[in-house]
Parts: sequence; C-alpha cells; structure tokens
Amino acid sequence: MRNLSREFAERLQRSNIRPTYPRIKVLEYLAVKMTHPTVDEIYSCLVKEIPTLSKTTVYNTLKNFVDVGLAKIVVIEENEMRYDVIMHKHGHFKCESCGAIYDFALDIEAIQAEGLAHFKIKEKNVLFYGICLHCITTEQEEN
Amino acid sequence: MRNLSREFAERLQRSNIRPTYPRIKVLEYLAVKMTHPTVDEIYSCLVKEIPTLSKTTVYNTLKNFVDVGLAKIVVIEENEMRYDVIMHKHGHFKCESCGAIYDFALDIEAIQAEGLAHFKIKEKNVLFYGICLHCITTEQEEN
DNA sequence: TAATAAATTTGTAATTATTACAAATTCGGA
DNA sequence: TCCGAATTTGTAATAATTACAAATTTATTA
Repeated sequence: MRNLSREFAERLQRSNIRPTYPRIKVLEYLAVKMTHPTVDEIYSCLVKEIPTLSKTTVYNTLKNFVDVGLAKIVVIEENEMRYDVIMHKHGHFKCESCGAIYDFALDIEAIQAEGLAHFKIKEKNVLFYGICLHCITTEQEEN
Repeated sequence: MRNLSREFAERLQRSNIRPTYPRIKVLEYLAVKMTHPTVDEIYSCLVKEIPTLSKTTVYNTLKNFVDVGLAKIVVIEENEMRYDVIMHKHGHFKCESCGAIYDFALDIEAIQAEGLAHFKIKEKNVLFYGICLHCITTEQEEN
C-alpha cells in the first residue's frame, strides 16, 4: 500500500506537480478504480478518508492533471465532466441502464475521416451507448 | 419560403407533433443551419423573429424532437447540449480554435469494438478535436 | 529548530445550463 | 363563437462548475 502511494507520488513529481496527499489520492482513485468517475464520485469517496477535503480541491487537482497530461476529460454526457487516466487509445461504452462506463479496445487510428483533408486532428473519441451484458442478463432473469 | 415552412410543418405532423410556429422555426433552424447549435444559439437567433419566444419553449421543443426521433443530442462538450437533425451516420469534428463543428463522412459500422460481445449497442458516436483548415490558414497569414 | 515566502487547500459566493411548475395564451373541434 | 386541451411563457429551483480570498501547509533559509 505504502509502495503504491509512493509510485503515484513519483508519477506526480515527474510531471512537476508536488505530491500532496489529496493529489496522490485523486490520482490513485483514477488509476485504481478506472470507472471514469465524475468529480462528485471522486469527492464523495475520498472525503471519507480525508475529512477536510473540499470539492474545489478535487476540481483544482483534476485541472492540474489535465494541464500536465496526467489525465484527460472524457465527454460522455453533457451535464458532467468525467476523467480518465488511461492514456492509450480506447473507446468508451456507456450503459443506458446502469450508467456504468466500459473501456473497449479499438484501432482508433484505422478510422478514416473523409472530408477533413488538411485539418489538424489532435484527439479522436469513440463513444457507444447501449445496454451492457450484465443489465441484459439481469433483465431476463426478472421476466 | 412558404413552401419550406410547409415542408417542416408536414414533417412535424408525420411525427405527431402539432406544427406550431415555434416548433416549425426550431426545426427549420436545425435543418437549415446545420451547425449543431446550442440551446442558447437557437434561442438568440429565433427570438429576433419571434419576440415572445422563451428559452423554456426551445428546451421543450427540442425535448419533443428527441422523443419522437426528429433530432438527437450531440455531446461535444460537457457543459452544454447540442442538437442535430441529420440522422444518417456521420462523425463530428470540433475546432478548438474557432469552436465550429464540422460533419464528416464515416463508415461508422466498420468500427469494430473488441470486448463488447453480447452488449446491445444502440448508438455510436465519433468525435474528433483539432484545428480546422480555416484556422490553420488564418494563423499562417498572421505570421 | 524557527521564521518566512510560496504553494496548496478550503469555503463561500457567483456563474451558467437545465429543469420544474403554475399561470397565461393559443389552438382545434363542436 | 365557445370550451377544453395543448402549448407557451416566466419565474424559481437545481446542479455542476468557476472565481476568489482567507486559512493552512509546505519547502527553504537562517
């Protein structure tokens, strides 16, 4: 456990961010839970461990992470920001029934965009919506 | 002009929505402008023509359109809803410099998702971010 | 170790988009 | 024209995010 924290601390330092306790915990949350949490989810979970934590700190911390490239904003619904630390390319699937977000492997570079010649493409997002396997089987059991 | 309005009115009726003036105008705006506008953009433009228009009406109208399948919500940034009437499949490109949103042709069904076996996929979105050709050339002229 | 300056965290208030809801208006059929 | 239903409107409530100044913590230097 101590070692895991040290690893995150070092990751912060390599990005020139002081490894304070809240920052380590936020990074750990993103990296370990991998659920693309909202700010509120991060805050609600961490405040149990860090009673003095404020939501503004979570916002500040995430903004820092995005600035230095440690995390990125994932746009899944239009009313909330979600965050992601896994930086290699993948797609996102949101289950409309349970709200869970799944990562899936994807050859994102293979997507050919027609009509964007000479545009500078910095970022490619792929987002699917539907019903996940868990919810499909649960529904069937109920009937 | 009159004919165009009648066409939209008929489209509303076919979807079992009463073709009232605000509804015709909102549908026309979505269909003619094709800029994936925000609610605020729609409201600000139409209120010039319909001085009594309220923003709530725009929200209500768009909600109706989405319910009957006349429009859909396009999630491009996390702080605002955008709407789209073109229902055939395409990707979206957002220019980070000027904010414009471009459609581009795309074989969206060709995207293979690994790891979503037996998931029910209802909707696929592809969203690119970058700098559009117009902004690239404008920047070069400035230097 | 103590003092100081800088960075970080915190809490409150402001901002913005959206939704809830009841009153006013408009629309369509008798 | 009149009446009931649907639509529109305006205001207030909600929720996420940002702004900002005060309080706290941290790192540095003496």
